[in-house]
Amino acid sequence: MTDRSQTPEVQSRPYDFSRSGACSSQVLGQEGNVSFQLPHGVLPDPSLFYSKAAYGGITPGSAQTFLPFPPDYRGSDLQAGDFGQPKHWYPFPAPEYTGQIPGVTAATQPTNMSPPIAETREQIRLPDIKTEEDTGEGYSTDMKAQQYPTLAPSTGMTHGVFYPPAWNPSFWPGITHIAPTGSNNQNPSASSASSPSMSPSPPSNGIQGNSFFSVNSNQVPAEPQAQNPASNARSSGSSSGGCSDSEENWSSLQKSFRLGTIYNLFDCNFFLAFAQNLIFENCWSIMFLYIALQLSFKNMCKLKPLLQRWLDEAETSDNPQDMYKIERVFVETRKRKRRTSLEGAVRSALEAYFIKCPKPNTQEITQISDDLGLERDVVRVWFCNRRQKGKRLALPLDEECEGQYYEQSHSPLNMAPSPIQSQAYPSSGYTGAPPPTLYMPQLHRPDVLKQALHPGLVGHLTG
DNA sequence: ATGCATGAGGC
DNA sequence: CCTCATGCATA
Repeated sequence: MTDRSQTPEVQSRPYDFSRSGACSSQVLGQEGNVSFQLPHGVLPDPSLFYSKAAYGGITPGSAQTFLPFPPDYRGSDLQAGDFGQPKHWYPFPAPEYTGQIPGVTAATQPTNMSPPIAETREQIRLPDIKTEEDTGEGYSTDMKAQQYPTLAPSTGMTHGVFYPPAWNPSFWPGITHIAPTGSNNQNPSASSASSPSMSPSPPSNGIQGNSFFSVNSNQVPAEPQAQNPASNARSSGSSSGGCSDSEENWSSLQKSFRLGTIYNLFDCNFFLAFAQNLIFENCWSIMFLYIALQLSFKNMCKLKPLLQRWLDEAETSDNPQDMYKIERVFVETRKRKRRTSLEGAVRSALEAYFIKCPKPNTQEITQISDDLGLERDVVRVWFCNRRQKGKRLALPLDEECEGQYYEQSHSPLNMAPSPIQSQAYPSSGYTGAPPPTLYMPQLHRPDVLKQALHPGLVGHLTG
């Protein structure tokens, strides 16, 4: 699941925006370096989201390259509470919290703001970021100071209006009424001349409930402007075709609210699936996106039922204070990845692999994971734990046997026992059945490994 | 109790 | 990427 080498800890170091991959959101400007901080365990005043005075801006940050779902992902397959069984895990990177302004330069505006699409497994897994700590405390503990990128006024927020490769309403059934238009309006040239249908009306101060954005569930961006430079120009208020009210509002929105945060979010492809249409929905949606900034994809998955409930409640409420309901979401959030329960057959297969190769390399782990249909990290962790278990079991015997190590394998492909290297486990401490889960692996012998591995793996390894 | 997940520290 | 210690969900 997680690759520690790529998972800076939230608690120990700031999020390194610079490590993010190619990022379309580097058009973000530099202004507005006002940090946006959250006290531990305290949700921000909702007004901060909507009051320019209170919300001085968002610091720039680079975007990240993410693919939330595998190419064959089907939202309907992912049900609440169904995150445990072996399935590939596509982490969504939660922002780690930075105490400094990311060194992101204002780049030229790309003409195509399409989100980067991870095409390989490795790409998908690259942004493996945790928002978790293992203290047993709630998420609120993790809500440290966080800075947000700034969206330069010259860059239209429409940059963020991406059209997702796939919309899976079933993943968020409660927001299915916000049907994406991108799926049925993929042709920028076919876009209407009208401005985005949303007509934001930034409040002069503080909360105005859901009135910040015009609440109209059926209103969605009319075109994939992110891929249409012309519409970008228009939406930035520099259109030569005049400036309609909505355009003015649009421009005002851009200038008044540094939605670089959201913009940045859009580089997290996970949200492409729904955020583009949610974003102008209402303040709840904004809050929702804010939450997303705090969470990893996997946590989002875990949180889905809770967030869904929160959204449902929020939709029916006119009280901005209900935003604090999100607090409960954090409180109720479990922090750990749901434990993977390996089936007996899979476990046996892993054992067989382990017997022959207790320390598979990266390539072998990948192959094993493919063969068994497990996450690579699940396999990796399994081997780590298995080795740990072996040593743990060997330790008491070790004391008795004074280093008499003998190889002992219970693999059907086993070869005759033989004295082995120092990494072996003692066998003289026990002699009979049942066979202990204590193996004396022959380490790193290609010929032995090949015997145990799946033919495909053998070919892979020998090829 | 077992075993998967996580984090620290190291190479 | 590893080991090691430990957390913690689950059978």
